[in-house]
Formats: sequence, structure tokens, C-alpha cells
Amino acid sequence: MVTKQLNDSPDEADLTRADSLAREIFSDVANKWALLIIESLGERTLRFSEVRSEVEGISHKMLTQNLRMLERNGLVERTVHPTVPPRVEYTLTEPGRALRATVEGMCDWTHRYFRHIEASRHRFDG
Amino acid sequence: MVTKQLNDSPDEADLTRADSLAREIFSDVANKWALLIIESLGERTLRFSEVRSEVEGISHKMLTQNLRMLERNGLVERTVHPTVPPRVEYTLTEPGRALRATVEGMCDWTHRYFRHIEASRHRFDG
DNA sequence: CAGAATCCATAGCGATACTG
DNA sequence: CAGTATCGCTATGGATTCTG
Repeated sequence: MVTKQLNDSPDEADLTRADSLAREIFSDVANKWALLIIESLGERTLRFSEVRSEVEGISHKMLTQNLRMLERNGLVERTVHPTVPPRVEYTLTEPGRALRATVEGMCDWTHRYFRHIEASRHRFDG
Repeated sequence: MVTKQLNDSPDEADLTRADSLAREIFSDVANKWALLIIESLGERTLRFSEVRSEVEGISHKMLTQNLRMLERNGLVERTVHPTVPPRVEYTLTEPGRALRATVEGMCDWTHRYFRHIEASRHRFDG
């Protein structure tokens, strides 16, 4: 999948380009903060400060960076209300919601196996 | 889910402990290299060097570090064949395969939306 | 309030060399 | 071949300050 495919079919160039792009997107998205932000947004529309308090432990800077990145990739939509003080809201787009479905899967997995994992850690550490 | 829950039920302590553990596991696992390694292993059993060539671009060091971490969490099983030269093989455990299912989802997502994402990037950058 | 920009510490990571 | 250890650089990420 994400690994580059080497073949000599006519559209080899397109394939490798698609793969390297896929890989790049994967690298963008497959990080802790991005996934937690996506998870926290869910079906809701949240303000910057609301996302910040939902995603526990994230710094101001990491939040803006990741929101920018997600916006660039078209996973979140950013709407600015020209009020004072400014009000900026974030929602998942359709692709964003699609990705969120898989993130849900990861979260469920975490809860299903955390006891197992905890036990394994103790075995390993001792 | 991964966000800490604040309530005053009798087992509040267990809940927050479970949540912080879940979050810690999430932080371990939700990183590019770990997910790519899990994806590459699939149903197969691979040697260290084979994983290395499957996961394109990973360094020796990152591979060992992540394999160690995954082993510690009980997601991969490591078997050493006492031959010379040594032969070390890695397989996903049951929890590991369960997680892999969701990683598959992310990879599929990447392929389904990469054109959309590419377009969004161009819009954003220009 | 949202966010851009700066400064600074430390963790991530690659390269290299060394062992069983 | 697999794994550990060391060095050194860069990127990451936190704290802080400044703006509309």
C-alpha cells in the first residue's frame, strides 16, 4: 500500500507518484496530535479554544500547526466569524469524517486491549 | 474516549487511570513508523532485515526502537533462532492484528482521498 | 480570542562504529 | 545478521510575547 511499488507498467510513473503522495499524506496524518484533534472534532463544530480543552495536553502552538495542516489537506474546514473578539470554528469535512471513522477504530482498540497491553508491559519490564 | 473523564463515580480513579493508560498507549502507537511496521507485517512473519526493506525509508535505529516498543506492548512477537548468523523473526500477535485492521482503514482512506487532498493542498498553497 | 513570531531546551533521528 | 552504543545535528515542541 503505502510502500512504493516497482514495476514497469505503462503508468509506472503515476503509480509511484500516487504512492509517494499517499505516503506523504500518511506521514502528515499519522501523528498523535492530528489524530486526537480529528477524534475530538467528531460530528461537532468547535472553536479553537474548545478543541484546545478537548485535546488534553496539547499546546497552543501544536494545535494551530496541526489545524493548519489539516485544513491544508482538506480534512477540516475553518470558518472565521468577523466579530470582536474573533470567533474561529473548525469542522471535519467529508474526507475528515471518513478518516475519523478509522481513528474511532484505533480508540476502540485501545480500550479493548489496554489490560492486555498493560500485562505485556509488566512481563517485558520485569 | 482518549480524553480524560472527570466525574465523581465510585470508580473514578480507575476510570482516569484507564484513560491515561489508553492515552499513553495511543501515543506509543499513533506514530508513522509504528503504524507502517504493523502494516508491513500483515499476516506474514518477517525477519528484521525484511521489515527494514518493506518499510521504505526507515533507519536501522528507528526500526529496532519501534520493534522493541511494539514487543513491549505485546503487539509483535519476537522469536530468536539461535543460529549463526542469528535469525530474528517478527509476527503480529492477536492484538497486533486487531490494530492492523484499523491501520488498513487508514491506508485505504489515503488511497481513496489522495486526489482530493492533493487538490485541496494546491488551493491552500496558492 | 485566534494566531504569528521569537527563543530555547530536549527529543528524534541518522550515521557510524562495535559486539555476539 | 541483529542489536547496542555513541556522537552530533535537526526538528519538535513548550513558554512567552505581540498583534488585529
